[in-house]
Amino acid sequence: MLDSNKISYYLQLFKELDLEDLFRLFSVAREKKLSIGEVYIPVNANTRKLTYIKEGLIRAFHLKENGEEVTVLLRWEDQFFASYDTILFDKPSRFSYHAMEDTILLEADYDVFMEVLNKDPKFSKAKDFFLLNMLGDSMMSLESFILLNPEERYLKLLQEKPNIIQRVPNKYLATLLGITPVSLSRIRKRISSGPKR
Amino acid sequence: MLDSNKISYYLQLFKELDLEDLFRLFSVAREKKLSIGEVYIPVNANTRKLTYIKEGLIRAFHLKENGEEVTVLLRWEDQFFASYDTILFDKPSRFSYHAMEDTILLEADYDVFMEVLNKDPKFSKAKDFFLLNMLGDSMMSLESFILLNPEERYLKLLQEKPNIIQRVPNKYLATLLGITPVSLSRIRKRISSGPKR
DNA sequence: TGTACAGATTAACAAAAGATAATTAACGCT
DNA sequence: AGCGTTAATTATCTTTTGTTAATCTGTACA
Repeated sequence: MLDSNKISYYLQLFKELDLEDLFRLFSVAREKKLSIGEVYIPVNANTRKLTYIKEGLIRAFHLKENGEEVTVLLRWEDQFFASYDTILFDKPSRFSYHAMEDTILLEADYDVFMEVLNKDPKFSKAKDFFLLNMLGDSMMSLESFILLNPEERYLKLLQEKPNIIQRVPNKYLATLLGITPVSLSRIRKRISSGPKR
Repeated sequence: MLDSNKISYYLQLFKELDLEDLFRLFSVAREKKLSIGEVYIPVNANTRKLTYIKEGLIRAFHLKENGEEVTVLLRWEDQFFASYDTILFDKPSRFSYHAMEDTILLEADYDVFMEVLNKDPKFSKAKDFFLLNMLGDSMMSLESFILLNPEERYLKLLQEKPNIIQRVPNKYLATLLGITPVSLSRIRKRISSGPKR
């Protein structure tokens, strides 16, 4: 399910867990492959899955009344995601999640997975780690909206994930940054012509 | 420490916990009172506390090089908070947390509290609940930056916490919304003059 | 009552972003 | 090579926001 260097990475990260523990966790997960463009979670679904991306890229978007799509989330390899409307608020998803590339996922039923994690205190630290990690991600993104302007947010995104620009069309990045594609195009021009002037 | 209706609220929320369990949790917490204006966590502190607000209002802000303050977080009664730089990233706080009103807190050492929670699986659900709640809050805020413009964000804030406007100066609300106080003032004028036109 | 101070509003102008449409670029397909 | 489709850029114009500074308002306090 996971290759050996990932496994040893996680074993090192969670010293209280051994190979058997990891195996127990992965036993409730199954692999799923998506082709580029394929919808993983459609709007209004109640998908209680926790999903790990082995390879590829998932985009979640909101469809506005006027037909425009607004990207609300991008996740790539080695990241977790879930339909947060469903998991956090117990509501049908307002968003559609789909693959931007051919993607390999490892998915588990959220409630089953949590049950396994909650049964033995030895998993507590690992669970906290992931939840706090997700919380940290989310807080950092929030912070960049408060502290940075669109141009700075774009530069920060490039810095965090340089190849994102090759993998995701700019128009999707733009709405994720809270601006329009036209505006992002102008920002890119500003940056390339006179960075610092 | 907590009044009886709060206690029965939490007992009802977490059916697997009894009064004694709650008492065990609260035994690691202590009450602290802050006067209006008092600093709770100064910049660069490494404060590993998890804090519950019984009464009052806490604001966290970032101080820019030019001396301007940018509000990054507001928490009020019945909400939890922590220095997220310290707890999530194990770094000194870039922000200062202070009381906007006379405030009564219930604070616990984060690591001790987690240890208690992690010792017995019966606390798992409660812990998940709080972490997922914080994650949900954070995701919702993030979403409003992506999906809404400043005016809509302001209206949403008013809707979520109507009395916030009486309790926090507009200039602090403005920076929390990612705009300047001048711009918020114009938005307020637009709203009051012609709501829908 | 007056004064000092902080916050809010207003004004004036520059910069950036939104909206819409036209143009250009890139890319797959036959 | 040529066609069609989609994304990206550019152009034009409107709206909003940022910036700086002035003015107004309320409030605490001497």
